[in-house]
Amino acid sequence: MASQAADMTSSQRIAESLIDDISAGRIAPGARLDEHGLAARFGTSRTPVREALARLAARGVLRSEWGRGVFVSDYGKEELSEMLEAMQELEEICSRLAAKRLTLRNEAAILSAHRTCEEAAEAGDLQGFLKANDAFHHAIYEATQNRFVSEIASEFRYRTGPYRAKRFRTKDDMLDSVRLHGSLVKTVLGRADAPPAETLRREVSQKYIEALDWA
Amino acid sequence: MASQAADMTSSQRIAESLIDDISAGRIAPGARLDEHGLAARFGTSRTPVREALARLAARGVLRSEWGRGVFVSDYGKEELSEMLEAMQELEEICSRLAAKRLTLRNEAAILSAHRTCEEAAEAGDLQGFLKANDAFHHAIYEATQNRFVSEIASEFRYRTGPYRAKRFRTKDDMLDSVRLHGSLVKTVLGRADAPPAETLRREVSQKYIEALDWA
DNA sequence: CGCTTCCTAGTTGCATACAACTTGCGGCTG
DNA sequence: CAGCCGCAAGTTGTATGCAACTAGGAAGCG
Repeated sequence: MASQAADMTSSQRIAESLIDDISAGRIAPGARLDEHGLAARFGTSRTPVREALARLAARGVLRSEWGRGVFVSDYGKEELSEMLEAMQELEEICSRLAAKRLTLRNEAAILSAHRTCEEAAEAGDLQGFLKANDAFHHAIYEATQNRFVSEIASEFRYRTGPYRAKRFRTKDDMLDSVRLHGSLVKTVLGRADAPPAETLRREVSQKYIEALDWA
Repeated sequence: MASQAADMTSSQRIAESLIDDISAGRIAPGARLDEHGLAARFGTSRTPVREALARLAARGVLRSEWGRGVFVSDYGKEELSEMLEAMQELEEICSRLAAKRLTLRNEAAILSAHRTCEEAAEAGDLQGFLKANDAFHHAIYEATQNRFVSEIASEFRYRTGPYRAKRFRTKDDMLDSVRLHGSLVKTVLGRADAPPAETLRREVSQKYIEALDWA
């Protein structure tokens, strides 16, 4: 996910690494990020760490309280509900635009990711599934041929990451998701001009609302 | 626009000030931001300046090139077109959600901003118009009752700011915008459940596409 | 015994100093 | 005279040190 180019600045490396850890749920929402510890962990001084934290805070992934430190953004049930709504709207835009402008390359990428997702789900491989799941959605985002829409949707995916990560526990959860992906694929690849995500929206909504229970 | 609370950290003050200047067009797209100069201007050292720049770069307002400095994001015709599309989609979402959940308080805020906008336009007061224009749209964003949707739309407003700022030159431009606002107000305040922004989309689209000529 | 107050440890926020990189120009060479 | 090499100035990126603020707890007082 994070392309670790060699000529990257330290703060960028740190930011990428942190956002990976956070969106994958390895750092829990609400956790405090210690600058000293991070500096030690990445083998740098506090300065690039602080820049990385500032970056992530600006993107909404972290929330900084003056003199107390920075914390991984944690959301209550209400906020999660709003996030969900926003994400639904974004996904609907993406699927609509993708259906309109899909290229063969996009189609291949989507199908490939879908298949990988399916295999990982059937194998019960959670890590592989999450990775493929992200790849699948990003493939759809890219198919919009609109870098800003894609960017926004990706951003939101990062922010909702820690909560989605908890959602997939059993094999059935993953298979459910794959089924959803299936209908999404059919809609997008069908290149339908009519509002496609109507049914999808309800399904997704229902699933995610249920997933809010643990919040 | 930028609430200059006294207990703000320096980097936050700097970031706010910069984003104000940029979105208002006082700092042109493509311009390079010199850390020394900014530090001198704000009476601080380079450290908080760098943090502020990192924040804005993460939000997409600035673009930093390694070893060369940070620049105000400038977009070509193609990118502007994509940005426009994204903004249309966002505005449509906002107007739909706002129409669904509008409170009396929101309604008052929207109408008030609309009136201020109208007055400024008729008086030919460009600065006042831009300010009221922002207030108007933000009032609609807030009416969505969804802080994330509102946040995203606001972010995009900042990023498109420098380009919109150039768009309003004559009194007629402002009056056109006010007319558009009028139809938007009617739609939103009508609390229509049906997709409201269909006509609006075409109008806005047309206007903005024309505005892309100078790019 | 409970509340207030002060102190101390530990954190963040900022300033300064240094290192690494980019770039433009001047001189050298073919 | 054209092209390349190297150097120097100026920039960004990083490290370190200091100041300001926030907890948390212990001591003192009512």
